[in-house]
Amino acid sequence: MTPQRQLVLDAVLDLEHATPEQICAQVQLSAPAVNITTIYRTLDLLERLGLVRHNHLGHGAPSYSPQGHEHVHLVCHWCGTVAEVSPNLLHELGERLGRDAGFQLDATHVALSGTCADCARAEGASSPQDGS
Amino acid sequence: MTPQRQLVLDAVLDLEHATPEQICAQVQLSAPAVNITTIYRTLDLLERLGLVRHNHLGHGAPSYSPQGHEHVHLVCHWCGTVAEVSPNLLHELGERLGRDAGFQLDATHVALSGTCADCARAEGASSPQDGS
DNA sequence: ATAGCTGCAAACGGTTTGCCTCACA
DNA sequence: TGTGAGGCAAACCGTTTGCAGCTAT
Repeated sequence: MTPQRQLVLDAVLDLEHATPEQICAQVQLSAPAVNITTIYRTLDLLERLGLVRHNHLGHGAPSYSPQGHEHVHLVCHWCGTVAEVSPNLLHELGERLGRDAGFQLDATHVALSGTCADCARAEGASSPQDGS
Repeated sequence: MTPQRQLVLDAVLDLEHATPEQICAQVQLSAPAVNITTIYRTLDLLERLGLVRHNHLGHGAPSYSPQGHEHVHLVCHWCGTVAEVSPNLLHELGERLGRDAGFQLDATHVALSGTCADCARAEGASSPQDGS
């Protein structure tokens, strides 16, 4: 565990849900010379060690979070806002997919896409902000 | 509706679930000069017209399919295989998210991530093929 | 004349690669 | 003294942008 690695881990624990770029910025506050390459390599390592997890909130860069802080994300593809709900909302679905398709669902890894309450209200008016 | 646009639409209808690159290749079989830029612009147009839809099967490029051929995708983040299940498996979840969070789920837009039956069997042996 | 579609090339964001150097066991 | 961690620059993939030329009104 080198200083850089510790800094990356600290940043992930600290920020919760940060992209590699954001983590890099955070690390560079205390160690400006650290390169983004190192961030990527270290995140990969920490993930294999089971210390962090990443998930996809749609389009852009993935988001890294400490292992154990799991929730299901709901992203609105009109306004881009992200909501978090409990993974056990998907428990039943997981069971069902396991039974029917032999598929072990990882509910927290990818966000569910849809339309948030606000955008549903203003429905049809405009077009999505992000290509989703 | 220009010739290029017709060719792109034909390619989508033809291929079902193709990436922009694949669509480009298909179009170029009959019109080699067509540029990938035109593919992107046209797909965007066709999508706004409601003729095609795109969905995300994980990491890479999105996949375009004809409007109406909807299913929920299950991608295995070990071996990358994609299974398709009926959207009405998620119907109940959709209802629930609508009630609880005011969120209108678009179940077909993003694939669900997890482990397929084969990889679950060989579990823990190796590491994921794709970073998911 | 004018709108707008097309092609090309260049830029972009996010990520990975190769290589060379350094530190440390 | 050799293995591997880090930095840097360059390549990479997928996508978007700016611009100029063409075509069909």
